[in-house]
Amino acid sequence: MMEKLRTVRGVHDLLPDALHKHKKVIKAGLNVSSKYCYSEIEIPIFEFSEVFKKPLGNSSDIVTKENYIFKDRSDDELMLRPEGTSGVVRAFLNAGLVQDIPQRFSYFGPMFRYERPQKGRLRQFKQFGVECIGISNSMADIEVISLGYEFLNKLNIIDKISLKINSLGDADSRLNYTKALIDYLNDYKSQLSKDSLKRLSENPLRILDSKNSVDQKILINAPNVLDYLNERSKERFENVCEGLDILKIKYEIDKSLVRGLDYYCHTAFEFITDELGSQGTVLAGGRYDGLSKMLGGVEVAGVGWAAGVERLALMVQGEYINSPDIVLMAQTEVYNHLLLPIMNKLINEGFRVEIIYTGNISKKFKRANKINASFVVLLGEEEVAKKVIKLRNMMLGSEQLIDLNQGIKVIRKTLQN
RNA sequence: GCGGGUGUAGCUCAGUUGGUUAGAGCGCGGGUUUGUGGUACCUGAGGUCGCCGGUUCGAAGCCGGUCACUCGCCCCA
Repeated sequence: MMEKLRTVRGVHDLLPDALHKHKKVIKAGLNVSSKYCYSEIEIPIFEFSEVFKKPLGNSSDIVTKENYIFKDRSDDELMLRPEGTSGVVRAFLNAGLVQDIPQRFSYFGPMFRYERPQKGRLRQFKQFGVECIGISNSMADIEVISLGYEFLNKLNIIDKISLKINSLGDADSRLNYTKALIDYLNDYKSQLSKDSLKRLSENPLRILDSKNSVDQKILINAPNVLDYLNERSKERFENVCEGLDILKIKYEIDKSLVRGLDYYCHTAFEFITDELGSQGTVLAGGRYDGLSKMLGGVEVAGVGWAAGVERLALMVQGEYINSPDIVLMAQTEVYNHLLLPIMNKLINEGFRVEIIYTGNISKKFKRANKINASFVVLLGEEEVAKKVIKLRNMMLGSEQLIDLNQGIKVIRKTLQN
């Protein structure tokens, strides 16, 4: 392979087969979310970097080391979007929709993160997501999780996926808990992993999902987030769980589930599979009531999630088939141009048509067979003279000389069965 | 960002202890039976053996570096 002719690391071409699966995932998402009355929106692929920096938190990996930040010709600092929520909320604020809540949005498109590529982890990847903005009631959390569940269900993969859920509580609860956690962990400072030690001062909650075995041992007796929820937060979380029970959606409360991004509060959840190696999270989200304010807007409640399109596509079955209903061929090249008006007529009748221009008759039939054509229309000396076509049914191997209009009827009738 | 594995034609792989013009199957192109296909036959194209450098009379095979993919960590979707 020519070394210079390649895509950049972690960025892949999508050939028909893979693209087909991606579309299948996105279609299912749009389909289900539109039934929940979520409206599709599209927002820019890049924004002023502040749009992401503020809400995601300056200590988050996404902002510190995984960003694609660059300056354009007018010296504005821009960032390729690493996720969708911040942009959606920004768009919501810009459009003045605070005056018209609730708003329910769905979106999909490429996101960018400078990470080390792996299976199911790319530098340019697609997310499909939904956001329910303007409802602080816990019902919205349930609605959104239910939507995610139905989405995965439509993709026929829900039985390979489990749901984990947790609550971080409101700002008060979060603060109290963080204090307690720091107090506890301070006694183990000498044993904590390097990463965790760093987080102790920057973002203590993130220590909870450390996979370091020593950290995990220390964490066994650490204070539990759920014990530090104040009445309001606790009741809220119970409501969410109850709602899931009523929907018969199975879940597991995971006290170590902490979303990595600063803007989350209250409900956090993840749909996880063990089929994708270490990239098991397939759909994740939570509540982000503080986000709007971080962006400089008024306080607006919100919940949502995002799903990894290529991760889901890896789990989805189905090959891409695009075989023609009818293949057109001429006995010799001189008749090739006579095939074009026939093609136009046939595609206007709604058929999928391909013309085979080269090769001898035998080769042409081989090709027609290979691409799985249902019918062949053959034009030769005799047909042209008699102003008919030869129509061959490739499934049966039968053929007849027939007027084109009559032939169309035959084809239609056959394909309907 | 850290650690392990892999890298030969479009695909799946072979390539003996380093030795002349690097192979197979499948796939692809053209053709054979003078208007017909899942079979057959002939024939062709396609590889600077990921890339760069080193050792050697000589390297696809050894050494170093680099890139990409992959697995685990990290992070997340």
